[in-house]
Amino acid sequence: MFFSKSFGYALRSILYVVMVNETQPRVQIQEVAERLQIPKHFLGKIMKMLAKEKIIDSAKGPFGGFFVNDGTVSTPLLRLMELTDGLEQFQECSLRLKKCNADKPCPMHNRIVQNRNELITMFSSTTIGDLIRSDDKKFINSI
Amino acid sequence: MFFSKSFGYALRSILYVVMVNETQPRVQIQEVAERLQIPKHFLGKIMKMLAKEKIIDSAKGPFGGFFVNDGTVSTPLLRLMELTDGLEQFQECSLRLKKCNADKPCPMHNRIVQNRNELITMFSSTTIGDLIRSDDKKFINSI
DNA sequence: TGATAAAAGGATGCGGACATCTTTTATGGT
DNA sequence: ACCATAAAAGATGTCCGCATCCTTTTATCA
Repeated sequence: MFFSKSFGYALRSILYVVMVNETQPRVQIQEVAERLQIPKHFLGKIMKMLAKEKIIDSAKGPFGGFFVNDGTVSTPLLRLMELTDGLEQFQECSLRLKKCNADKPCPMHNRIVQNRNELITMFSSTTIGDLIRSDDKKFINSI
Repeated sequence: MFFSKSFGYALRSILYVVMVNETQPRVQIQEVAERLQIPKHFLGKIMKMLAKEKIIDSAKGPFGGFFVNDGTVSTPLLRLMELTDGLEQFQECSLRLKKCNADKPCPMHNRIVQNRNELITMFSSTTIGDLIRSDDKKFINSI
């Protein structure tokens, strides 16, 4: 439930790059894919997108790879979600009724909206950096 | 976000059958599909499944159709979710990590688990009947 | 300047959710 | 017995998330 594989892959690969960059200037797709058990070519697409969107930086050629930039650790999870899954899912009616809204709620609306808002708040206020600080350094074994 | 189309179709069609059954002994797929704007043949599969699982009853032939049974209104939403989407989604790690659990949580685990449990509680404790009582009788315009 | 390394980009394939259409089976009315 | 009706069942089709593979571009170094 909840998030696409792309979101999970994106989040975990960013976390990995941030961690490894503390001791190593570049990280290559190959390494990330092997370490995190993510299909290499698919991960390539995702990390390329993350670089294009300036969540991380990249360099081609020998000794190239991916690395953090000034904004990486302060990226909110909601921004990641926007890039991988889109934010519409947070807005639209859980029964996908076009007409459902706070004034004319469907039977599920008021049972869902609070829970959903809590999730949005968490995604807005939590950053990549928060996730890393949240855990000890054996952390890398859990991504 | 969150629920399959099948879940929405199933829930709405059950609500419709319960409502209409107050004044009419049988409801046909054709009517449900038109009224709720659901693809007819796809709805047929879903309602057939609901009948097989005894959430509602059905009768073939002239004057046949679908109708409520003794258990219909007391069906918890979680049971519906189980039938349409499965319950695994509520259990598995939001990053889909096999090893993630309360003892060795991934960075997202503790940020998700409470929110998710609230959702499970709501789905367990809310029944079809609750959804109908929750609204006034213009309700049918919102499904 | 040529060889090599690594990301960027494009083409293709697969499986499952969603959707459509046709055939079969059961049932009540004549 | 026969016919009309409506659900059950099955065959087929579409689209998208996910995945794989191949080619191109860019950078580094000898």
